[in-house]
Amino acid sequence: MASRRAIPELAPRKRPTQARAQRTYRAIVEAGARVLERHGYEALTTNRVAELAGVGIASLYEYFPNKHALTAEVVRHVLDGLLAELGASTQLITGAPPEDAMRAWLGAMYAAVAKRRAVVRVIVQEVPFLWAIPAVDQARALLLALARSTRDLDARARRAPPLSDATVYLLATMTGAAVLEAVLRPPADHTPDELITALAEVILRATGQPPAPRRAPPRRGPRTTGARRA
Amino acid sequence: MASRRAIPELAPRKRPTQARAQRTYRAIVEAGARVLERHGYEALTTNRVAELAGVGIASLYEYFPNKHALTAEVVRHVLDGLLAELGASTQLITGAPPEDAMRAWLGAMYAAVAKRRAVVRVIVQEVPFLWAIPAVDQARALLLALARSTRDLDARARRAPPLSDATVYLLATMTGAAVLEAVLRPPADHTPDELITALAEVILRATGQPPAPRRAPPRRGPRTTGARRA
DNA sequence: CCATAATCCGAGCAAACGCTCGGTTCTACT
DNA sequence: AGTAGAACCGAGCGTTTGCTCGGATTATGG
Repeated sequence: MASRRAIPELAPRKRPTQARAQRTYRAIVEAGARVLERHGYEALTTNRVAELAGVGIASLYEYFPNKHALTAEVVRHVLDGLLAELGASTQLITGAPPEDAMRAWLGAMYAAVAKRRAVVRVIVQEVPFLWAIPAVDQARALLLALARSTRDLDARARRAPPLSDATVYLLATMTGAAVLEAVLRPPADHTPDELITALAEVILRATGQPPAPRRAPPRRGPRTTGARRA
Repeated sequence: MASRRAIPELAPRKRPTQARAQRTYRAIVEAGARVLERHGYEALTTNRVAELAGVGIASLYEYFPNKHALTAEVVRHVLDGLLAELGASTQLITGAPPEDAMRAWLGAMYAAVAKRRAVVRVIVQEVPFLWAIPAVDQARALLLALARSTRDLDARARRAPPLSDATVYLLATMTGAAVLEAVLRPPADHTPDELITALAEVILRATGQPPAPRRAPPRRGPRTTGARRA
């Protein structure tokens, strides 16, 4: 029982109070995100981030005790933006018929992730201690809670027995993974819209919804994504 | 358009021909896997791997042009073991009734990944250039092809129209993700068996199978996993 | 048996890394 | 205006990294 992996300190050292300091702080975090997005986690060195942010290296260490804390804050920042956008989209679809709502929600999720494609890719595939960052767990818990409450509302509306917690957990997890996969490694032979439609269908069928006889021909689909191949 | 991320050289420098050299080669790759498993990607330094393998650092560079190529080979090695085990399990379930077959297959998948939990975790979450490794793409393609052929067989047997390619792609992707998730971040409030059962149910329902009225009480479930919490 | 090639080796180089030090500059408040 | 403390700064330290060099050792096959 010799060497286990050490858990790094992830909390910021101190919060900026003056306006000038807040600008510095933001500049550092945003520079971090840019480096992550453009050059990957291995290139995320403290010197490089400070230089890109236009601040001295020592200023960076005023606010972050070490590189890991900086990384954690960058991740939190990106995640915040993503959840905010997702939350705004959620407002717009409450009350729609379930089938359209599902497609719209998935489309919003896809769009939000796609807009941050590069940085999200690096975060989920390269940051070694991603699951030790509190914000990540919180985001997961939030989405799971949302899924559960949707399940409850839906079950009550349809007067059907609700799905088990395990099933909801699975569906939420799988949906997130599918969207991530579709964005990060888009399969050559399916368009995003096709994938989202298929995904909505799978989820609805898995939750016991009627298989929904093919809907009317697309009168120009709701633009959820940019076009792929021409 | 200045600095893009360089694609590292991933192929081994040369293959060992003599028996002694083959032992050295294996020792290096296995030591790499051990370091990855026990200490993560950041600790995977060439000097450390060579030392653990019991060979000189220069011997390592006889066979691998750089650190990335070594990593790629380690990943290939682990993946090989996993696929081999999975292939063996597949033999055992051909011909079983579809519901049992699905559960058995998922159980086998879970068990194979769970056995390599630590190293798999590091590989999927930390190796920065994972998707540039040919073996990874090959493994994905293989599993997808398997899913497609199963779909075809099943559709013919049930005289039902086959699922679309997009749907099969989604189901295969999501299933893989769900198993990985269940192993790497096991939710506190669901046992693995519970998850596998729920997963099988979701897949069967999504593929249009009858919802299967609750089966007989478990006469001792096929042991697919170790027990969780006492 | 001997020449040729294959294999093995570790000291150490150049570069890059995370982070500290000792101090200057700016801001808030009396 | 004066001062305490918040904010900022870059040279450079100690360490670690990936990798090379020049040569020693071992196997092959004629």
